[in-house]
This record gives sequence, structure tokens and C-alpha cells, in this order.
Amino acid sequence: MTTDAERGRERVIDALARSADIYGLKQSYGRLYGTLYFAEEPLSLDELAERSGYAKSTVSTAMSTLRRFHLVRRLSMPGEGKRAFFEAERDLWRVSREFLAQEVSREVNVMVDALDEAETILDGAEGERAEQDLERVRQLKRTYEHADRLVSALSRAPLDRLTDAIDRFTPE
Amino acid sequence: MTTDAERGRERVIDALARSADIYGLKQSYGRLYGTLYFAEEPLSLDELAERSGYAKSTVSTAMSTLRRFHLVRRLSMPGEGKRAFFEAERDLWRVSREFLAQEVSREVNVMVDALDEAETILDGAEGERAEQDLERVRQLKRTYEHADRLVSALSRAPLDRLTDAIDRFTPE
DNA sequence: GAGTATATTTGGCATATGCCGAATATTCTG
DNA sequence: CAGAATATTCGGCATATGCCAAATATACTC
Repeated sequence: MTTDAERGRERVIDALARSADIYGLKQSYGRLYGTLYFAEEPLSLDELAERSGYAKSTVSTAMSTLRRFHLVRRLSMPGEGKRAFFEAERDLWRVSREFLAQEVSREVNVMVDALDEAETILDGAEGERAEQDLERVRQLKRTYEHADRLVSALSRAPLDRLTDAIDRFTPE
Repeated sequence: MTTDAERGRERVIDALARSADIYGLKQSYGRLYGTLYFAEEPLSLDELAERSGYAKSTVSTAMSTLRRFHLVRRLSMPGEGKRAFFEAERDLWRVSREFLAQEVSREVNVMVDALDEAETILDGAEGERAEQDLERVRQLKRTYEHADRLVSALSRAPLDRLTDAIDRFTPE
């Protein structure tokens, strides 16, 4: 028999699976995150495999990915031997901040490096076309530099203060 | 022979391909966007297939995807018959805004709907566990509601005003 | 430190994806 | 409205991905 509580959780877990998919993670990882999100306590790999229906190896690699994105924490419990336990990070804004600070920031820097290098090359190049290319590289660089500041500000601020500030900034 | 200008452009196009990959688009789409980004004028499918080395059918589907993300515009030229031309949107902040306003906003709403529904179900459910579930659903909902306001504010503001405001907000 | 309980990695199978060339559909011209 | 030029869709091949079960590695206990 399936309780109301189960139905309620399942509804949210489905949505999380869908989101995972949208953000480029596997749906199964979304389900596993959801399972942990509602767990009464941290779960072992076996528990999680049991509850989710995925093989233990699948759960293991999922945990390692979800950990990279700070969606899940790994705990060792005293007296539990080697057994590991996993717990969802329930503050998704914190997760987003970590993601911005690490992944997005890195990606922005890679792009800025490429743009700097291209700028140098094009600065020494002859011709109308090079001129135009240079201007376009610079335009892109301006955007990425703004983006970098934005990302770094977002990744520092707590969500409620941020929305307050932004509401004041765009009052309509 | 390969000119300096070509080398400079290629450097940036590679980085764009990489970014595309990171953001869940195919690398080839990143290359095609880059090719358009530096083109002196809008390009036809044939031109684009020619310059990029991809088959025309590949370019066609790429254009339709890139258009969905507002990365590319499709133009018809008078006197050119059915032939279509494609042009890169060079303002990437505008692209991001469109993306936030459409895709992210939609995804947030789907999640909020799921959370509302789960809240209703759990509100009528009995037991300690349901109580805890309900609290967790509400926590998630608070985050998503903040996120919704943030996204909608971001998707309205010009990038430079935004960074100014945020710099003032987090001054260090 | 050997033994055991557990986690992680590996290899493989089934399905999905990226890309192509050919087939079809669409849009403009006379 | 027929014909020509072009765009889009389809079918298929090669590679990549998701998941599993078995093999290996690792970390505790006594």
C-alpha cells in the first residue's frame, strides 16, 4: 500500500528527476538526490540501492558525481566500519553558489583567457577583417568581464538579501 | 596559408565549442555559432556547411536549435529566393536573459507546481514522517520562490547596471 | 597484519546521440 | 501552377552513454 506521504514525496522526486535532466545530469541522479532529500537520516549505499532500485555500482558513481556538485555529503559513522552514509544538501541556493563559484567561474576564465590571447594575435594582424574581428573579440570580453563580477557577487550573497536588494533595484 | 586573423578567430571558436559542451549543447553547435559570430555578413546554409565542414543537414538542425536559444537569427533576403541566411546574436547577455526568462523560469514553475501539489497531499497526511516531509517541501518552496524573483529580476536588467548595483551591494 | 565487510572500478550489453547522405517538403520564380 | 532552388526530415551507421554484475581495491576489526 502506498501512503499519502509517499505520493507527496514521489511527486517532488519526479520533478527533481526532470530538473536534473534539464541541467545536464542524469535523471537517475535526480531521483537519488530526491530520495536522500526526504530521508529521515543519512543512507548507506545499500539502503539507497534498495530504496531506489538502482544497482549499487550505479548509486556509487552517482554519489561521487552529486558530491562534485555539492548536492550530497558523504559521512562516516563511528562504529560502522567502512560503511559510508550519504546525506542531501538541502540548501539548494548554497549548491548553486558553489556551482557558480567553481564551474561557471572556471568556464568564464577559460573564455577570458582565449579572448585575451585572440586579442593579442589580432592586435598584430593586418587588414580590415582583423580590425572587425578585434572589435568583436573585445565586445565578447566586455560581456565576460561583467559576467565574472556578477557570478562572483552572486556566489557570495545569501539568497534572501540578494532578492531584497534586487527588488529594490527593479521596483516595479 | 593560415593568417593571424584566422588563428585568432579559431582560438575563440574553440573556446565557444568547449562552452557549448559545458552548457549541454553539442560542441559542433558552438563551432557553428563561433563561425557566425565572426562572419562579415549573414551566411547561407551552404556557406556555413562549406566553412565549418559539417553536412548541410547537420547545419540545418543546428540552426534550428541555436535559434530556440536565441543565439542565432534567421534572415530572408529579398531577391534571394528561398535561400535563408543566419546571423549570430552577438549580445550574449541578451541571450542569457532570454534563456533565464524562458527556460529557467519554466523549469522553476514546474518545480513550484510539484511542490504545491506535494504540500497539499502532505498537509492531509498523518504521522511524524509526513510532518517532516511537509517541512522539507516548504523549505524547498521558499528557495524556489526566491529563485523565481531573482531570475525575473536578472532577466530584465541590462548587464552593466546590474553589476554596478551588485558591486554597491557587496562592496569588498 | 589477516580477514571481512564495504566501496569503487571495470567490462559489457542495450539504448541513445551525433552526424551523414538520400529522400521529401517547401518556397519562390516565371 | 510547373519547375527549380533550397530547406527540412528521415534512415542508418558509428560512437557514446546509462546501467548492471562481476572483479578489484580499500578500510576497518581483532
